[in-house]
Amino acid sequence: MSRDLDIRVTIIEDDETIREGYSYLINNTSGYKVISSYPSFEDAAKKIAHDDPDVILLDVELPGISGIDAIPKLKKLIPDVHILILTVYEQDLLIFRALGNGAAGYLTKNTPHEKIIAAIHEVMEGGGPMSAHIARMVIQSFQRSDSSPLTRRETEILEQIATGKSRKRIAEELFIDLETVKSHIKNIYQKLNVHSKADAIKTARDNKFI
Amino acid sequence: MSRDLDIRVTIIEDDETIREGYSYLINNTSGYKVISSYPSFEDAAKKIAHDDPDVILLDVELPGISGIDAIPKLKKLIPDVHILILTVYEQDLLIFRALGNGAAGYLTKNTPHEKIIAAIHEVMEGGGPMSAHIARMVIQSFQRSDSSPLTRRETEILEQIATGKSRKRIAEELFIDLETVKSHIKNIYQKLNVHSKADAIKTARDNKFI
DNA sequence: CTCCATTCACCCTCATTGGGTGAAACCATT
DNA sequence: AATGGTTTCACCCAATGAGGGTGAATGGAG
Repeated sequence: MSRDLDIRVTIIEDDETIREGYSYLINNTSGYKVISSYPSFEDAAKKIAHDDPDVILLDVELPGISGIDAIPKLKKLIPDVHILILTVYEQDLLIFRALGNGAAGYLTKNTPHEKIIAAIHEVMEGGGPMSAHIARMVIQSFQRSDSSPLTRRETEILEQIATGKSRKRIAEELFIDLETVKSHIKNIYQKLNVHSKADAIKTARDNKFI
Repeated sequence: MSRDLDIRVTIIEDDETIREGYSYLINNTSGYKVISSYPSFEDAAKKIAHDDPDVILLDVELPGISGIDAIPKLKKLIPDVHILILTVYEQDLLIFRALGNGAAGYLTKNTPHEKIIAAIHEVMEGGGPMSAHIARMVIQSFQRSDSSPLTRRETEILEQIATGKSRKRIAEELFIDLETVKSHIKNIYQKLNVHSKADAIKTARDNKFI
């Protein structure tokens, strides 16, 4: 099989044992080739554009610049590269920052070897591989609380407020009087125990009422 | 193997052929059992609470109440049920509405049979099974545009505005003068070609600048 | 050394916000 | 038929905020 058609992989991971483990795995899978590996972003930065990988396996806990912060820099160096996060961490914040920064997938390190290969393949095909638990967290981030103290109308109005619209504009768009909107807002503030737009939006978002 | 330990599956799907195809597949897999199937939510509504399934395979294009709108109603009838959407549609809006309404996973109908079984298993284990392409769309929904006309500071300030904070409060929290915030906002409005908070937030969100 | 980003200043007018209090109309459920 | 919650609207008040015009100094990256 021609080496030229292999999927080109670069690994950025500070643990040498893990790095070599993945390299061994990938190089022994036909169709995949590790073209370079680095222990930090700083080490990778100089040469990785020349390596021109298709996929980067990226650790989040790196010495120096973190993997998360490295994502946009790597994308700038190699715009079309697919970045797969490979980490032990399953914290919401880390996951969402990684995905927000441009990662195409997020795997935990207990992922079986065959799934890592499958993920590299999947990412090349336009997929978004995630470990099962990560995927559930991502899905849950779209879901609302099922125990909001707000009524349907109150929720609707708070959503509109969260888009920055004035009460007057909300009234017009919902075909109700400005006084009615004010009345709903007073009730919303009371239920959420806040005294301002900003606090109402924050409380509602934190609790997934909107 | 005891039937009592089987994963109990209900199918809601209007196409009888597909319904029977899935039933056959699932019933012939040990550990899984189809306990009921219905052609619409209305038909399911009366009996499904008594069926008490672990997982519901749900079509989105149903006669009467759509699958999407059926999700919260089904969750209300059987709070702990896991709902797996099974559909031909891959439109963003449908996907995000389904997940927002409480679906635990989203598969397209070209999903191979063994993956459907795997998804049912995964959802029971707290995972969030998605077809590859769906997963990528979900991940992309977290990502920002890489070609925003806004500077870092402008983006930061527009984000703060989108939380409902006043200019004064933003100034205080960023340790800058109110005049500076106003100045940034003027520039933001000019760049986005808008004349209000609400329009700035909408434009920025639509274009993924924030 | 020149952009661009970031910062601040002073001018102006009109709109918006938060809060108090009360009440009619409509709904669904008992 | 009566109750309770939701949604609707009314009128009061003081204080704050928003949007726009114009100009300008500082500071860092290319």
